[in-house]
Amino acid sequence: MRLSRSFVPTLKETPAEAQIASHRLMLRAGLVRQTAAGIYAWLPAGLRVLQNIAQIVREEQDASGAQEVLMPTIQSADLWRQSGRYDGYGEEMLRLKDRHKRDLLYGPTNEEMITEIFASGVKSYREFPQNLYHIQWKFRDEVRPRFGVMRGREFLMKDAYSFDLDYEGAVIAYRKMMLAYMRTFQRLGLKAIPMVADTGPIGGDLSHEFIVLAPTGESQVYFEGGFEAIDWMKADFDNQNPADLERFTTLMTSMYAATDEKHDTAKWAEVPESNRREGRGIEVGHIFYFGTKYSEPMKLSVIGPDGKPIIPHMGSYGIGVSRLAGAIIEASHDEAGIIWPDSVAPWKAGILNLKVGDAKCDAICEEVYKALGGNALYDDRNERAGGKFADADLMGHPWQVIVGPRGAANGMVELKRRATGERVEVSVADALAKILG
RNA sequence: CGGAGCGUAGCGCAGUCUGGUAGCGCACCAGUCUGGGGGACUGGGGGUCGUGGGUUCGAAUCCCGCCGCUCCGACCA
Repeated sequence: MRLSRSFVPTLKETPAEAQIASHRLMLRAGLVRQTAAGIYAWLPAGLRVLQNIAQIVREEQDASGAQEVLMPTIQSADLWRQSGRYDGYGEEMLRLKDRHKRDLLYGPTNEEMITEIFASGVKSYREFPQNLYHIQWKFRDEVRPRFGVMRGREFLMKDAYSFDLDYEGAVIAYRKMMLAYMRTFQRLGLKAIPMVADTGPIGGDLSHEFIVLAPTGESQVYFEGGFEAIDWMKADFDNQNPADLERFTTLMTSMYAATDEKHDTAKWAEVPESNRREGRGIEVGHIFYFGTKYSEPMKLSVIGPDGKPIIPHMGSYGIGVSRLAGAIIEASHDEAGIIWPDSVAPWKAGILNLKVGDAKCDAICEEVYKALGGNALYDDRNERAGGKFADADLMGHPWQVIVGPRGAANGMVELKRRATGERVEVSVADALAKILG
């Protein structure tokens, strides 16, 4: 995109309502605008980020064998009355009435709905296991929304729901999803640690929160260094192989990890000192097994091989997609602005034309822009160099192609890596190779 | 939901206490000089001071109601 013709309204000053770094930077970099308390509009740059995050989540869900669907945001109250949650959910649920005075709600989650949909279509025990997910907007009427998109009322979430014939099957589904999460967060450029969460009435250890490490995180976390050492994209775990999943789980559960509420100082003391890590964390995902909590009341059952009905065991698996946009910034920014990981950046590169109107600068910028296409945001505004540098740093492009009259005269550009600040003078071809490679 | 605060130009703010022709910085528009980390100068445009009522000769300012937003606490992807 050409910045001169783009709606990317950057701000030099911070709006008064933004308190934390990610909120400030999202407003300043022109990613989002608040339209009501805890409700945000996503502008072109922000939408690209959101879509990049969602796409990575989608790819890893698909790779784990889950199938994408799309359920509505509006649900009927009757559905929730069947599970008994309509009255229990409380003020967090946004309740609506249609013109016929029928009770509706804006979905805060989709267990009831997916269970009913699955029940209406599944015919045989032979169709199991299955896992269905969608990436959809949710609404929870938080008493006190804050931290920008990190804790909005409306938020984009990936939620997956697994269906298995028995507990053993559900455990495999759970482990698959945990592995998918480790890969997902790594691809998003994050260090994420699974931590045992509240076990609930059905028990077991089948509930984990995924905490992303960020200096400004809400809670204190303690974990072993081993979590950081693993490259999940290379790690040899086949998600279709139960033995691999077992090995994976053993590895995960062998290492200590806890948030401050659950911190066990005795167990912590057993961790070798050199291996202890502490930090701040933001919850970005939650997975849990809940057995037949919904399948039973929603009347999901299939006939088993022995002719007897089976009530499937379920689990659900959430990732806060819109929250991640904020969390990534919390984990990756500096005084000047955002430092996007390559995988989620709205544009891989910013092209900075330091002297618009200079024939050589213009020609080189056009050449680079043509080669990078949609991967680049071309700052072709007739602005001063300083403003372009500041905006590029603020917007956080992983690469900056800086084209000024000095280098352009010799056909050279400067290539700056946002994350390290490193700048090198290179030919156009070399710059393109670096960015696209 | 308890406690606190704020609402004045696109953004950041002053003016409110003590009523008297609505201001500053940045941004924006035009022009000149500039031109590698938010430059200088000149000239402009932009406000029913959140909203409704009341007091007053006169209200951004005082009084009452309402709405919105933010912060702290209890709660959450």
